[in-house]
Amino acid sequence: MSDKPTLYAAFAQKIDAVLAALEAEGVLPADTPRGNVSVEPPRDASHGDLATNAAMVLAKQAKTNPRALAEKIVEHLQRDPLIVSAEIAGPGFINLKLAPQIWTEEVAAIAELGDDYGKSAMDEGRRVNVEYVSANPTGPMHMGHCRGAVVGDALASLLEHAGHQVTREYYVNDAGGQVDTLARSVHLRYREALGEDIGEIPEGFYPGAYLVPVGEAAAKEFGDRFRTAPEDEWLAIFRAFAVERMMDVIKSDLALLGINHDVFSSEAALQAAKKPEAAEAWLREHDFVYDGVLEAPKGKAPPEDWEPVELPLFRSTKFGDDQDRPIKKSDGKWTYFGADLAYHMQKAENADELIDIWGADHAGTVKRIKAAVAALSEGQGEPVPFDVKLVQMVQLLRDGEPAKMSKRSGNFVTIADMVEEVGKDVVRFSMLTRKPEAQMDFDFAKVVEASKDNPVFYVQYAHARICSILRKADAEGITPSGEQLDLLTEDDLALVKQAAQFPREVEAAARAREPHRIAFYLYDLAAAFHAFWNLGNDDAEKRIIVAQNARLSAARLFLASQIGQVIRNGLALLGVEAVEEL
RNA sequence: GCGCCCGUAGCUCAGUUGGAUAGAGCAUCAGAUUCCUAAUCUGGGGGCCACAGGUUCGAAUCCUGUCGGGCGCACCA
Repeated sequence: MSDKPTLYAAFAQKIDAVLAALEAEGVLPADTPRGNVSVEPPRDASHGDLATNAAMVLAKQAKTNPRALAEKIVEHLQRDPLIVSAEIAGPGFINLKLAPQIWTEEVAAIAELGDDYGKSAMDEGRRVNVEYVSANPTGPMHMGHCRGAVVGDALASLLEHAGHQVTREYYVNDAGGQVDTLARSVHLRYREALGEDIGEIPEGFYPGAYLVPVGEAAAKEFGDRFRTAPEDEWLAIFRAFAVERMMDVIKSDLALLGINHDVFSSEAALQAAKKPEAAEAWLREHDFVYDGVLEAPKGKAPPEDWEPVELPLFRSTKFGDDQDRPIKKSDGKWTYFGADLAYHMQKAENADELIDIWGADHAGTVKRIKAAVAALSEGQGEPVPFDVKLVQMVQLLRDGEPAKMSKRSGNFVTIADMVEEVGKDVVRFSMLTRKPEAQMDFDFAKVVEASKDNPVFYVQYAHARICSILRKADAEGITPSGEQLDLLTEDDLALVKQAAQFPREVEAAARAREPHRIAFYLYDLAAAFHAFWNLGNDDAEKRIIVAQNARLSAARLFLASQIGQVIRNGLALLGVEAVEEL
């Protein structure tokens, strides 16, 4: 972990200091707000290494025009020996070119920090709980779960890189009616395993073949004790048994994707500990919960069996929801929401911030849970920041035709199938090369076919090439060395500039909670490296290993090895392997 | 009807939170391997950033409206 600000942050501070000096000189009024001032690498590298909009943003307050103010700023900046040139361009941008020394120092910094290069102390020690996947424990993981799983996992890693202390959590919904269905389905398979002919799986049971081994395991565990017993004797036992087995399946599916949660929280355990009761009592006391009658559903025709019933309702309308929401059902059991708000309270006890990753099909419930967390956490001291990241649906296709993914039909593409077919790295990278809030199509056949063209290989190839050149150098007895980095040329340093953006990208991506930015950054870095590599095809002087020039070769090998380090760090963040050969 | 998300090249998508001439990949056309891995590189063609207003030095990005697509609108989970 580096305590040093990133290179870009360091220059932002310099510019801030210049603005402070201008205030002292009276060019700018005292206490001019500088929030809009940005210091960034320009889009077009030909504009220089850094650009700032300071003059344009502050001109009005300085009662002058942008270019005139820019001249004053430039005057100060030119005194800095690390700034080779400061030029005014366009409407008042100030473009800076930095001394080569800045970049060679950055190469050394990568070498020194190694695997920690790119990590930031931005949010040092802040505890954040990221809840993701949380698929119902009624079957194996399928592709519908995949996107949220990968995005959540990469986000967790990203926040770790930004200094957060991250808890990766999975909420096990083991208390609802679906689990009864699961238990009955397993009981059926259990009877089958004991030799009974169960025929077609009837309506209302999960038909998937993945329950066959669970039934067999149950037969082994219980013998024929529950074969003809009435349901109330075995239901609870089979629930627990089935959920445990399903969670084992889910955990091993997740492991195939390289995902390992720290905490699995059980809804049943939460209810057994009376957490929802405690939350309800507090909410009633503060008038967030009252007994009332729900309005009939609007818009579409109300369900035929609709009848008004008095239920305990949470006042989510106070927080912008359309309707107050029941926390208990008429049979006295907790609704999903009722238990979920207690669950979020439990999470908030050990975290400074909560993030949930949900599928877009749950978008309608975001307002109520946010409302509940706001009400509860505010009442109990510090309000805990809470964000729900919605991951849009993946439209599953088979050869262009929409494929159903329901567990009921038992016909779905599982994550295990997918990983076996194309590998973990392709699956993860595919999910991370688009922003999560846009829908995506996922055609199993197409992805399998196109997996060779997946951008993940492009990035891995760059890394493999670097490993290859280092092996070759080793065989020739040339050792990479950072002793004479001043030998590096303009082309070499251009590559460094690209690599030097990694820490900045990590911080920006973490701030925006957008892990996909790292995937795109790595692609760009790989592209820069491939282009750099090919320079050597036209001009032997531009190769990494230059014949008859051991010292330049040593410096370039050192550089290449640090580029490899950055690619490795980025891929590690995304949970993708950095292979040494392709 | 209401809420949330999306609309950028023929296709799949980026776009540094409001910056300079809107970028990649695929596809297409033309080139580069006696030479560190050609799973690579260089160049060409291809755009009303869905549409219309507004905000300001400056808009693909922010606001309003319209159109189009997706998801949701139980005491389910």
